[in-house]
Amino acid sequence: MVRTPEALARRQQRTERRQDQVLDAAEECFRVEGFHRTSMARIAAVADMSVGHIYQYFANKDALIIALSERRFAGFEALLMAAERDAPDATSQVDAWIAQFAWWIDPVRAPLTLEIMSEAGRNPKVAQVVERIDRRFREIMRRSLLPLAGAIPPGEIDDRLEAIVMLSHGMTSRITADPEADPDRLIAAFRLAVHGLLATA
Amino acid sequence: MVRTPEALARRQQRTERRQDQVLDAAEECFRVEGFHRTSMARIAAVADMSVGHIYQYFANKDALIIALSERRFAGFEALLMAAERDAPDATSQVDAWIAQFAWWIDPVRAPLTLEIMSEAGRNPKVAQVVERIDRRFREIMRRSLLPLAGAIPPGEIDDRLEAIVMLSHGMTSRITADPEADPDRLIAAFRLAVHGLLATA
DNA sequence: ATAATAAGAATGAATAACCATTCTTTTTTT
DNA sequence: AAAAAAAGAATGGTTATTCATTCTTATTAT
Repeated sequence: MVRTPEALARRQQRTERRQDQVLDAAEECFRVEGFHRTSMARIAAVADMSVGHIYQYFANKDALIIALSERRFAGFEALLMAAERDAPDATSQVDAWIAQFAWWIDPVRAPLTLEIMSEAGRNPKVAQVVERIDRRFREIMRRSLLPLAGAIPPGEIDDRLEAIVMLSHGMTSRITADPEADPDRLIAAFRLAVHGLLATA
Repeated sequence: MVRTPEALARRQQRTERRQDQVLDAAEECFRVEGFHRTSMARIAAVADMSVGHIYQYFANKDALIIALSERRFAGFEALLMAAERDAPDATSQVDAWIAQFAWWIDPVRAPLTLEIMSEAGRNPKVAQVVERIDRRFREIMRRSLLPLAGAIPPGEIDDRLEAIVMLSHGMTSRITADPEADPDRLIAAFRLAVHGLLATA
């Protein structure tokens, strides 16, 4: 049917809109119920479309999980790169970088992140997505964080970066499992630890 | 029926054996499949007993999840307290304490721990179990770790302990989600960060 | 000591709801 | 009118939980 380029573009746009509509609904459901207690029927209801129609845009439930994992980490990466780009001066750059993690540990977002991590333990495809963002995370840290740090013994660099990665994952866990946890206090503890890890030994 | 104390004791023992049998099977299943993809039928098969019989010892699947969460954290707590008790001298005590975390991040154990954390985000009963061990963890740190630390500004103590908690959760996440992660390297990073957090500012 | 009795332990089939996915039909767009 | 989009009923399983039943063990009566 499609002949004109405009029609094709319009069609593509609609497809993307529909995909986002499904992903938004799935995100909401997964956040509340987790991957494996959420039914396709529930997602369809929240997305306000029919069950079968979801399969027009995603091959199966697993594909939905993968796509959502990718979208989550893409958001995180974009944030870190934005922080890298427009920090006003070198001294406040580390704190600007740290402040970005408010997005990361948003109590509305964190449960799904943790669910992704847990799922990665048994779903190799999800593990691959996690592995990729992990690599990117380290790259960004090396490029934009290490130059701001004190003199670190070369043999310790990997361990210090690993500790920062651990801290960022730990925040997700804490904010999800402990409803009392205050995001600002977690960021404060994170800041303290990161500054320690970036200082000369 | 039961009158004699011996018979009663024997019965109790059998009950406990059976409960452990179920919990062991459930732990194995949950580890591989997660809470909500594991069926009671599967647990029964692994435990080598009938489906219906499980319900003699646990009210439902949820009770199984709770019991397992408790058992996991009880193991962790026992370990920390053992380390506290029989460390040879003060200087090596911190490292002895850190070394205990090898149990905690055992790749066979970590996935279930992470699953528990994730489940805590939506199951209030599990959240309560997590909250309790979290409190105990901090108590133990205050009692056995802080006396070994350098002079820490009083206002920073909470943040530093929080950072250690975050690190320990982060290790679980890392070891679960990243199949390449080396437990020894994670412990090394953990040690480096903890020593930094316990040193005088 | 042995048989009869009672009670707990264990089974596995029955139930009823729910699940992911596919297929057919209807509606909307071009 | 043709094609794509959307709907929702149909399919074939799987699920947690219950229940009627049988097997084992312990106590009592003989």
